[in-house]
Amino acid sequence: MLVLAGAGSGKTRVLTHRLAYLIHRREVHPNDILAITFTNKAAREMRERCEALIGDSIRGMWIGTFHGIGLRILRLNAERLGYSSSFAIFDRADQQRLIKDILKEQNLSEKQWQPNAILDRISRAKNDLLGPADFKPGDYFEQKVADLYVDYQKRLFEYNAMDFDDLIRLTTHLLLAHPDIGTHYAEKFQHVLVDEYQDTNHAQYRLIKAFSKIHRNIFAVGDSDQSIYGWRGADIGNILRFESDFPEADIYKLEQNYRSTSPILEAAHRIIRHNAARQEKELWTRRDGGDPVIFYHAPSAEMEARFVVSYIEQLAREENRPWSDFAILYRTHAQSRLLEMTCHERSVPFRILGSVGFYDRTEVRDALSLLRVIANPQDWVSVRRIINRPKRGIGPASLDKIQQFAEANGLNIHEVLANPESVPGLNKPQRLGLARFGQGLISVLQDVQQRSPAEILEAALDAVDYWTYLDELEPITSFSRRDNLRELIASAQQFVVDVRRGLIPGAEDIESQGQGALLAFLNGVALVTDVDTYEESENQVTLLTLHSAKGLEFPVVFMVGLEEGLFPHARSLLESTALEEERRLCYVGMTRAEDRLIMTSAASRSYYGEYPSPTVISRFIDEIGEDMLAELEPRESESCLMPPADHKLGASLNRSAPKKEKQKEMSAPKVKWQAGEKVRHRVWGEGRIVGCQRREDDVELTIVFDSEGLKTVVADYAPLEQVKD
DNA sequence: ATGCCCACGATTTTT
DNA sequence: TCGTGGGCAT
Repeated sequence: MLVLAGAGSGKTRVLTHRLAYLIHRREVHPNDILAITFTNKAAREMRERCEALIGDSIRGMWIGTFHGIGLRILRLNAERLGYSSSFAIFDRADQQRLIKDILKEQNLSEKQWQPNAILDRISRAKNDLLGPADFKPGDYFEQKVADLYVDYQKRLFEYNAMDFDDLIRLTTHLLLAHPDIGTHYAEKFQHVLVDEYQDTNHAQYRLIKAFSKIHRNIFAVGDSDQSIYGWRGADIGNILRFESDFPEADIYKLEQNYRSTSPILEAAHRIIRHNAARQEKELWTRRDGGDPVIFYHAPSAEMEARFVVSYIEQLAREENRPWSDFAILYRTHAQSRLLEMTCHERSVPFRILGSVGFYDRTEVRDALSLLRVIANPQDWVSVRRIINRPKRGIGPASLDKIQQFAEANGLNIHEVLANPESVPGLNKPQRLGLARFGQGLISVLQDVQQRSPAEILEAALDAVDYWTYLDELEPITSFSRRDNLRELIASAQQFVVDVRRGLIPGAEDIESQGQGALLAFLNGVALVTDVDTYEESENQVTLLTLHSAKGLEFPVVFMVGLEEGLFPHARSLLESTALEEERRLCYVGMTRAEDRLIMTSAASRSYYGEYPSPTVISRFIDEIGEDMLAELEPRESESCLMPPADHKLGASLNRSAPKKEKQKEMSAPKVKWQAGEKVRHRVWGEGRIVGCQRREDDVELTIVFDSEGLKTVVADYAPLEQVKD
């Protein structure tokens, strides 16, 4: 069954009621039901709401993210793939470390072979279920990637580690290549429910098929208009093809929206209908007669931020709204800085979702590396990270010696540390340093089985003198790092409590101490994100990217930076599929709003501390159309302050502000070229100016060429001519 | 091995 | 603007 569930149409409700129905009415055992979501938050919410319906009877049900479910199955069957069940999970930072080490060994420069580009390509291959042996390189770049992929995967295996994509890919492989295991799970799972089906990639699609091979009960819920993870390998085709994929399936559409007022829905629909690849549906609501969608074009990015924050203050005051009613959505994290500063100035309480996450902080990563070395002695990425903190005189050269010695003799780090003097070629300070580290760690290892994750963490930090290391830092840094480490310890304590209460899916059978508990804790940490920890209850304005806003809703939503090149993002301008994804992103953002939606742009904005340059208002604003937008005029004296108070019916608003003329005013007349103009370059052909940057004595133009993509040229020298638009 | 300075380049979104 | 990698002195 496929349920095409429009934004705000109650898909979580459908899913939870279906689960409750299966267990309660159809008497399916919860153990035999698999429900897959994309975020832990969604999984938690589904579990809670289902519990509210049928109480304890959901115990044992498989609810989790793709990665979480994959992990759980892989832990149980790791040996069948040649891994040990204590394998580590490598996040992007670990992956980068690993690929950089490989590049270094092969004397390849990171400039020429950018680690992120390589990892992206490997990730795409994995999402297509292509292993190192199956990967067929197309161009020169991919030939190198193919080589690196082989080494990268070999190294992961040696380190007993998997990256995020492996959690899906290897699970699928496990089920397909080992018929006994595949049949076991396919027999077991009588019902497979999938949330956000439009965001599945090929590997996930195959995994779902493998799970449901025998009972053939797939219940997929999704919305092709909300597919925003194409860049991460999600294949919108999965949902578009559902009918032909499963000819015996029933399809339902949910088109009533229970969230937003009708102006918001209509504006959103005007955007999304510009897309070609979609399953037609039109949302309707009983919430007629809401406030019009507001558009405000600020003179500058600073003014835009001030407008947003003062508008929030005004609405909070006039409509007696708590801060938590408001969300500010932006395309890129970089945009959060200005808004953050402005909130700060005005003492408006806020929180930023998803920037530098808790688990990305140096000290937290250090501490987790320590635990990972304890849990999985083959994880050399973690060994290399932690072994010299605090300084023990063991730099890169010594590290290589130690690791080479270990590899040559088939030893893991625990075994090396038991006998540190056996490592050849080290000088005295290095030998002493290694021995010191070894003594500390081994003392912790001895009673891992009798200790909880929190106790192990505390003991380990003590044993390797980590606190001393913090002492050497600036007092302020040192203080906040201690704070964070205490928080990490507290979260480890909380983890044990959660396990006991059965709140950690797949960890019901885990003890509260020892190696198993430690691994479970590390797993949990590896898969959580900032959005997962978001709590509605805190009374703060929420700042977040459009992507992380998916699945959330707010009474008042601000979408900022509606400018060509920013949103839609410059990298999407060349490809129509990418542009359509931007459009869906816009749709997702708009449909987060319950009562009020305010969209803004700035006439000038600076990137990376450069001089501000003029911008072009986003095409999305045009697509909504002036008749649907209440446009606020910036007022000279107080443009940074309040919008008109009586905007309710849009009566006092300039509803058809002459945008195009305004743009002309913005760029200084002495500049020959303007952003937005169509031009022809003698070599690169036709393109459109998207940025115009004044330097000391020249003008730099950023141009998207039809054939060449994004280029930057100096206006005085570039062979450019104007083209009629 | 370590620490400091300088130049450089990148900035989309994240389970 | 910021983080980082390379070069160089200690």
